[in-house]
Amino acid sequence: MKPMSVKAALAGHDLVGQKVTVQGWVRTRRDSKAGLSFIHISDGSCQDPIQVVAQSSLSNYANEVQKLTTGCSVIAEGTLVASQGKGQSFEIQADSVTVVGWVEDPEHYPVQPKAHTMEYLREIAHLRPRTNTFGAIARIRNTAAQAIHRFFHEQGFVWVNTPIITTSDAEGAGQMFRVSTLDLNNLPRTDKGSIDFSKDFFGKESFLTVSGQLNVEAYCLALSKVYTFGPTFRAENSNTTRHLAEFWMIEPEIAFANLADDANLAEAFLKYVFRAVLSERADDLKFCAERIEKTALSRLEALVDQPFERIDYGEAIRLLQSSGKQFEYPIAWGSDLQTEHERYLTEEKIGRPVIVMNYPADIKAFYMRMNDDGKTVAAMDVLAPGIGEIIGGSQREERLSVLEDRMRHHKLDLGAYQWYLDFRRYGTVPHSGFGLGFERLIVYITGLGNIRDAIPYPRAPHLASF
RNA sequence: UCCCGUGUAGCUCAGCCGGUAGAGCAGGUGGCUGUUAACCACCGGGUCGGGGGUUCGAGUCCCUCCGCGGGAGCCA
Repeated sequence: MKPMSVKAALAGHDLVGQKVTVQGWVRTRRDSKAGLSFIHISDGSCQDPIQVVAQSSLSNYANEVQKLTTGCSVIAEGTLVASQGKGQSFEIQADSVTVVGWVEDPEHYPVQPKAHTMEYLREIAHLRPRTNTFGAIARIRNTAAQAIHRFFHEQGFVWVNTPIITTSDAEGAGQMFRVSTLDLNNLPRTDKGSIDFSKDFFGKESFLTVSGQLNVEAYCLALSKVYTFGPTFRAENSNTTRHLAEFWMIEPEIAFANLADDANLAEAFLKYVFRAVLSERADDLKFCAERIEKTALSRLEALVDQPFERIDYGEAIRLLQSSGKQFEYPIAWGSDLQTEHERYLTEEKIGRPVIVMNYPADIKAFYMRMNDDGKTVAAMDVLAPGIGEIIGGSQREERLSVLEDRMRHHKLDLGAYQWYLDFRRYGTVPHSGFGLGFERLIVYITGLGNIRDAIPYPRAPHLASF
């Protein structure tokens, strides 16, 4: 008989009375006083396991079924029936339970049917997807990723795969991982004694990308609406709940668009993804609300229906100064917003996502468009309650001479950026975009306390196991 | 990188003012008329993160290293 998913079996009112086959892994086994066993089987297709009722009349009842422990893989065949017990609507009255794989040494099987700490599960990243928590996270992550592609596709965006390896330490967005095939024990040297990178694989220094933005701008200024969605690397020694050394980033870029267009896109984008997760993964969000963070579900529901607040950076400063709050870091025009400031604005003062716009030029990147006041740039951050900055974006400087001045001011080597400046020489247009850390989005949706649980195999300083 | 905390059974933890270790869960055995993190009884299970020091004696106090967590900086 053709096996079906647990999800299909649990959903199938039409299947009652029919023979079904499910295959998966044992979550728990309980033996009843009546001489029968209840086996909860999960196959990852949904949050709930299905209950298989195994009678003692099964030929392998005593020598196999009663020895099943958490983690064993089984195939169960039987009749789908309305459950006689409470707690589930349907269950399978088993004709047979076939053990596919045993758990050796069950006492030491790392995933036990009990509440584990997230810290412990992080140490067994290869087994944690078997828990209901990481099953839920994996399904939510997939749903969010699919929704992101769907949102852009429906709006006519083109997904552009920007390079992982780059030879410009361009973006200046942080420390980069070096990519090299040189023999570290026998480095080639130039006459002056420095390392001779002309002997390296690419003939020059190369690194893992910290952002696809500069590359994707080229495609924006030809295809109008584009985005990246791929892995990104930062070699910073950040030990926080919000940083990874390897993460996935989404960077849309739109032509003929200013900062307001950018902010509108960011808001529509977030709401689309949240709605998709709400409708497609209601079971997992409910689980998140029960077991991870109480407001996981209600927060998303409230968010999709209310407009994001938009305020100017200057206004944000005034709000902070008049808050009456004692901040650890003093607030003044020209300083960047600290975590405590962001949290006050979005959590206390406004109580919902807020888009802060037009930051002082001195604290923002060289490619952001200079405003007419000559002091601020057309940059925006989307701040969300509970996590802080979730999106950072800007209108790009499209005027060649202004951009060159900004680059000189940032002491960048203009020679290395000629290809980037070409966009401003040949048919330049105003354009805008933003960057979103995918794992931060997952953290926000699920209510997770640590970004290392939002990606299957986290990479961070001193952490690259599995 | 800085600050704070933490490391005891397979897992989660308790262990007072220093006197060589306990519980729950998990596992094993037996019992129990459909269970929902089942229940009851019994059993096995520990170089108390590593090293050094103080002391008659260290899981406990001190130093140090390592791991982990939280916060900060930086950012997505």
